[in-house]
Amino acid sequence: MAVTMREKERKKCELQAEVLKALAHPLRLAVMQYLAKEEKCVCEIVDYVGTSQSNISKHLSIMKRVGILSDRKEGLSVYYRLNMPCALSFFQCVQEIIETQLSERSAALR
Amino acid sequence: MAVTMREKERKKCELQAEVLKALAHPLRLAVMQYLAKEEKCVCEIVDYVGTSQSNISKHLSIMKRVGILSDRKEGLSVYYRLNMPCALSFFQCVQEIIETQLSERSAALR
DNA sequence: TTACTATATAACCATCTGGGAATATAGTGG
DNA sequence: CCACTATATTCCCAGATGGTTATATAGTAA
Repeated sequence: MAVTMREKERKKCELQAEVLKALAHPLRLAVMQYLAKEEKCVCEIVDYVGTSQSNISKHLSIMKRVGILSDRKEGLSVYYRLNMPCALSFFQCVQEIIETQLSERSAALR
Repeated sequence: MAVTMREKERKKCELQAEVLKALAHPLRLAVMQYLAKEEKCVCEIVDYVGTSQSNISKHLSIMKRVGILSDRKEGLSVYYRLNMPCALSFFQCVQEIIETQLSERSAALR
C-alpha cells in the first residue's frame, strides 16, 4: 500500500521552496552574511557586493518579499536587516554538506 | 572606507548557492522529507510524490550531485537516502521564517 | 521652484530550469 | 538468446530568472 503525499504537505513544500529560492543565489547569500551582525543601507551593500545598484535593489526586494529581510527608511537611505534568527545554524548546515561532499570526493580519488 | 567582499567569500557563496538551489524545489523538498526517516527506492518515491519516473530521476540526480542524497543499488532497484544530519534544524529554520512572515502579514491587516 | 542623491521599477534580452515524451541502460528470469 | 522491470538519459519546448540600461520616485538642500 503506497502512502501518497497529502495536499497539506504539498503546500508546505511549496512555501518552503519559495523561501529557499530566495536564499539560493550567490549575491543574496553574500548580502545575508554581510547583514549578519548589523543593518546596512543599500549603498553600503552595493559597495560591499560590487554589482549595480539596480541589481542589488531587485535582490533585496526578493529577499524582503519572503521575509528574510526587513527594511527601515531614514532620510534618503534605506537600511536592511536580516530577519532570520536561525541564520547561523542554517549556514553551518549548508557548510557541513559542502565539506562532507568535498571530503568524499577527494577520498574517492585515492 | 568601504569594505569589499573578498574573492574567497565570493567562492564560498557560490558553493552554498549551488547546494541551496538543489534544495529549493517543492518536489525535491518533498523527497527529502520522505527520506528523513529511512531510505526508499525510486519506485516508492515516485508513488509518494506522484510525478513521472523520469522527472523524479532527474530531481534525484540533482540532489545527489551536490551531496544531499546518496544511493545504493540492490538488484533492479536503487535506494536513496538523505545525507544531511542537520536536516531537522534546517527545516525548522525555514518554517520559522515562514511563520514569522505569516504572522506579521496578518498583524499588518489589523 | 531646481538640482542632487538614494533607491526602486520597467523594459529588454540571454540564459537557465523543469516537465513531458521517447529512448537507453542495466539487472532479472525464462 | 528474449522479454520484462526499474532506473537513467536525451531531446524539445515553455516559462522563470538574472543582469543591464534607462527611467521613475522620493527625500534633501539651496
